[in-house]
Amino acid sequence: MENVKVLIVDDEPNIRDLLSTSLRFAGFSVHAVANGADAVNAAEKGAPDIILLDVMLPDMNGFSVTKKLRSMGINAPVLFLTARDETADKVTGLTVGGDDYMTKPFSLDEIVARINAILRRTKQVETEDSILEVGEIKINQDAHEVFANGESVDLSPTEYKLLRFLMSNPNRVLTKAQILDHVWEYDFNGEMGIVESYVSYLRKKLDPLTTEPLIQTKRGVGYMYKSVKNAS
Amino acid sequence: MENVKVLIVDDEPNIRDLLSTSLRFAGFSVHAVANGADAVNAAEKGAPDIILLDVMLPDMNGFSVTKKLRSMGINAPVLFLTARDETADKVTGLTVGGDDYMTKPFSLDEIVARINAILRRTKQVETEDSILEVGEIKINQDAHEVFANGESVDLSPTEYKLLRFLMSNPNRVLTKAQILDHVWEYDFNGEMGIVESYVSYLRKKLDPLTTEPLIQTKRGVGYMYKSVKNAS
DNA sequence: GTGACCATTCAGCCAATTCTCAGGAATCGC
DNA sequence: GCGATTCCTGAGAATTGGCTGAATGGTCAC
Repeated sequence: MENVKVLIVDDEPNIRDLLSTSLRFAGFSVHAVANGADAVNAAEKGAPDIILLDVMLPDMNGFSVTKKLRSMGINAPVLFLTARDETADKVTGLTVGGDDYMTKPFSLDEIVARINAILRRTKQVETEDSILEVGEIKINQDAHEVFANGESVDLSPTEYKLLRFLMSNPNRVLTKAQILDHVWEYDFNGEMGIVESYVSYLRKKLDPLTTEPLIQTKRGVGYMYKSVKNAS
Repeated sequence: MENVKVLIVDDEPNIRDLLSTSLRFAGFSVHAVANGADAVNAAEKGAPDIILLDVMLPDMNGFSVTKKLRSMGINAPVLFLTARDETADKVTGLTVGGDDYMTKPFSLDEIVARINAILRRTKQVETEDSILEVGEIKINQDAHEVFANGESVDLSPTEYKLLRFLMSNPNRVLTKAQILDHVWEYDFNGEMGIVESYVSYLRKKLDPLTTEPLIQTKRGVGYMYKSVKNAS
């Protein structure tokens, strides 16, 4: 997944910065613009592999932008960003082709996962596998299924996202703040105690099925998903 | 079904884009034009395997276009696109040989199914099988018949399309938005609750005939058609 | 026109999930 | 050892998501 180019289109500077830094850190090559006209220009010159497109833009809406892009022969898949309450009647037509959509507010881990899922489906570039296996745990990201030593484990959406984040950073201590920032929606306003709660939920479900505890507590620092092999 | 060439002829840019991206994603090689004259040119040069032809075009109607094509020795089957209210006789005269017609608005899953059916009938290229069998359910797409462990099941048109879409994406979670976009007509403007209703209908008809529930609910994500084998 | 489907919406119900909190357990520095 | 800090976990309240039966209106065949 080397050198995947992402074009971000959003008029809110906060979101733009958040996405830019986060995706750049995730290894993507990022270019960000604030409106539809710039998006069309940037897409023409930059040949992005995927486009993150806010549906509500100051100059034109997301659909006009995609229409324009398609008519120019630019077929990069689009991940639409929409506000939670506009989904009702605006959803139609959004997931055509390899496209997908996410509601704001989203979580950073989730958006990286979605981008990888789309790239995987459209196969335009080399990307990560749908199966994420570290140590005794295996996640099938297409099916949203989790297995511990072959046994199927039932996780709630948040439990699933937390485990995926931990597993994609094995043998590295993650602070509760980092976890909160990546797994929870960016406008989450609660306490970090919730991370403790969810780690506890995960342990209760996973530890009975594994030979040793998987999530280690680094007191005063954070949590770490331990796996013997595969440090990469 | 490698490298099947589809020529799309429609003067509405929306429809053209929708079909282009959708069919391209479905694995077809697509070329789209806006009027009859261009269609004749493109067909001559591109040698398409099938032509999607809007009956009402600005310069000439679909009938003239096909006549012209046939006189030039181009015998690719035609799938006519007509508005719902155009009379049936007008259309029936058009469909000779392997041709067929669909009324607008259509659903994306349906049009892919029709294209495959036509290619299957005309046998000009390698294409998908008429029988779709996943797990305990078997669908005969030519006859629109559904069997659960050999027992015949009676489904309404929408139930049938929903099941076919789920079965053609086994072991992958599909969001309600994706289902809506593929199974329902492209101008559908209702709520996603209708997907829940139809999943409920399907389960009521299918579950009594199978050893285990086939359509799994992934709470907060979507639905998944489960089949034991093929975990990859 | 009438009756049989069929598509669609809706509301009430139930269950899963999220989140907070507080008491108790573990760990650390001294 | 012992107090202070950090973490764990069970309980509970509020919310959300999903299921289903019933109601509505449309279409089609006869």
